Amino acid sequence: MARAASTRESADFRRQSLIEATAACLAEHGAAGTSVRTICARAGVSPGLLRHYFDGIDDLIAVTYRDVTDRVSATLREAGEAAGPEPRARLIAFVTASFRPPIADPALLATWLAFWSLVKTRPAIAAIHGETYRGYREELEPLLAGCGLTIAQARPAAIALTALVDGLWLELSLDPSTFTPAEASAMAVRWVDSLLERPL
Amino acid sequence: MARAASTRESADFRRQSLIEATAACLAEHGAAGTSVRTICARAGVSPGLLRHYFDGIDDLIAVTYRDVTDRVSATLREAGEAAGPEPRARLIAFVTASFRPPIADPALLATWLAFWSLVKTRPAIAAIHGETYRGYREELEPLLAGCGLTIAQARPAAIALTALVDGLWLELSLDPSTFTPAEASAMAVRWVDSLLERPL
DNA sequence: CGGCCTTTTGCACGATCGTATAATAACGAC
DNA sequence: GTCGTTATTATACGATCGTGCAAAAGGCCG
Repeated sequence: MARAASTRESADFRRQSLIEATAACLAEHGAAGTSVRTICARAGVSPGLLRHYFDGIDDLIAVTYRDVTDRVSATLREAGEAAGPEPRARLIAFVTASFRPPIADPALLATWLAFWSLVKTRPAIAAIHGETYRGYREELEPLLAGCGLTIAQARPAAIALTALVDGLWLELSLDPSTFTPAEASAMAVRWVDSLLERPL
Repeated sequence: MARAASTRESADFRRQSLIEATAACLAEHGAAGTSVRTICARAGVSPGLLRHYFDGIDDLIAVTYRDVTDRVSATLREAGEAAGPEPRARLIAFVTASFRPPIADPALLATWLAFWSLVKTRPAIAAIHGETYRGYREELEPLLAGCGLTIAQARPAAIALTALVDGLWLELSLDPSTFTPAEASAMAVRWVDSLLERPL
């Protein structure tokens, strides 16, 4: 029987292809429409190859979550660091980066939403989610403390700020027609100012 | 062959049973684990009965979304109306009701999250979502205007408030160990005060 | 070029999906 | 009681799910 032409690629290249295909499928079709076959079709490989590089589709999705998460965290952290030494400028830069490319991308937000929908039922996803949000708050709390808040004030402020950012992401993803990323960014800045001048 | 005993029930009773079973399945197993068979097993009926009362599982899920949505809206509206004539008290009551029973129920939040995950891929769910959020904002804007905001100020304020409430719901559902509904409520009140005294 | 190891393919398998449908049980009318 | 209507069950069907596996193909060393 005739076989499709195939080229051998490095393990890193194939793994990354499959990870990116998984993120794309999650964004386009949601968690329900993300199957071994759709992922592999998107990556341009046969369905059997997935198991050669990953333990299974659940493992691939978890690895993809970790990958997306790490990239988002790195982007936000770099935005904060690039803002110079002034504490409030660093905090604002960290927060507003959430609403600019490459974070405010519709596909990325849709992927993120698909992960949220898996947290409750997949323990592996829940574990990554827990780590991610702990890391996010641990990044945020020193920035808030640097602006004059005590440790006891910084923790709830970090939670409140995270909630608003997530809520804005959620609604930008579900219905982008209601408001723009720029407006979302302004709301988040407003929340930062409010939390700094009168802590919870 | 022996058949399981069955009793004839009224159409309303059966429909409501299936709707509640759907909400319960969505909460427990997520959208991916909610199938015709799991729903009907939960409702205590055979799988074939679903199609006798609904056009199919997609229709049943959409009807369930509408049902849950209507109950939440009614609960919040009643909380606002029960708070008396004073505008700010009504607004605060409306918002804080989101973090008290029966709204702050883990199962309800989990169901809600499952619906969110379906908005991007199911047009029927997206339509209901759009209506719901428009209705929610149209409920919120007069309350904000009653507290002294102009129409132009009330719209972004309603969006910003909705985003924080949704973000707090999201994180309460994904990881209830981080903060309590009472803390979430206090954050929302804080956001209301901030938006009223210095509008966006 | 020939041999070898690993990537890659293509398909088979059992399970589960949503739906269609024929058989059956339950209830009301008479 | 008997019949007729219909709610309900049980099962069948085709499609799709994730995975297992044998064979084919690609690349490299000799």
